[in-house]
Amino acid sequence: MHISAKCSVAVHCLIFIAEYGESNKVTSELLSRSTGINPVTIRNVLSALKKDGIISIKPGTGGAALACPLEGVSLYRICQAIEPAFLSKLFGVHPAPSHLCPIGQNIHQVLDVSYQKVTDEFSNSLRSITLADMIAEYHSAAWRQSV
Amino acid sequence: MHISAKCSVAVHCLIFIAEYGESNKVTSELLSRSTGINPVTIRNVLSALKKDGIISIKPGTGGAALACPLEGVSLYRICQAIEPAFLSKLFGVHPAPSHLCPIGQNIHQVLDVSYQKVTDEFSNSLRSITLADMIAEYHSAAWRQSV
DNA sequence: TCCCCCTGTAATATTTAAGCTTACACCTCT
DNA sequence: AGAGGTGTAAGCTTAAATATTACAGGGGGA
Repeated sequence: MHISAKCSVAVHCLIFIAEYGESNKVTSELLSRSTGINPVTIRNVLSALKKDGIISIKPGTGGAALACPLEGVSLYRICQAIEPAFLSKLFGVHPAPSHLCPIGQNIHQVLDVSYQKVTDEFSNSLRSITLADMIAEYHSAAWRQSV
Repeated sequence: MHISAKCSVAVHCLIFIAEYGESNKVTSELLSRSTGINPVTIRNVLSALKKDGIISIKPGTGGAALACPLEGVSLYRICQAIEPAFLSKLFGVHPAPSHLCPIGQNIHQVLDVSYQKVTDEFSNSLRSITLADMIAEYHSAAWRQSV
């Protein structure tokens, strides 16, 4: 499995909004051009972020703004907002092992225990990275690029 | 994304081989019935495990056996054997951000830093779980089931 | 020795999920 | 009232995963 590219797009949009949201009206059309992703998908992403309270969108006239301190927005929260079931999709499991075989009867149980441990640690990793960190990294990347 | 169900199938097969491999000839056909996965996919999985030295397969006549102590086979090693690039597929990234936009120019760099940190920790989690652990869990699940 | 059972692997089809496109109702400010 | 946004549904396209079919080749028992 892999975690949908929409999460990367969401991060892109959030950095964009953080950088330009105050001075410009950030619309889905604009973000579409910056990300290379079509505007409907952008709207779906923004809509999910809005439902989670990460951003607000001005009704009618349009334009997105952060609704939350940067430190409060972790990668975990972003992934969760975009794709609520992302953790349970991390590991694929074969759906129909034989119920006649002792191993087939118990394999899901066995995998659940191991995968649960891994996904717990994974979600902690995601929680430890915030939008504030990523924006700091963006500034340092942009600076390195400029010299 | 998500990690292919073939890894779960590989674990299933390995437990099967560990439990029954000494007393029976474990063929792809048998594993196919136990897992509910078609025999060609099973053969591809076993073939990958063999290339990694986790199991051996008797040429000609068939039958798989472990070729490695249980503690030496981590989830990480299994995933790696089945799907060498699994870590780099963990997070999807939008492929064509605008090179005209400062954020588009740097977003891949920014995401790489964060995602690298998370995937490193993720792979450590996978390394910490071995086939020995999972077989122990299988025995306790099978025992709970039987009482 | 010959035949049967098994593996290895290629080619093709099927299925499923992700993302794209089009379309349109609705909101708000001018 | 109209211009410019958002919200969201329906159907299409594409890409990835898995299944199916097919067949060459190895080894051991009859």
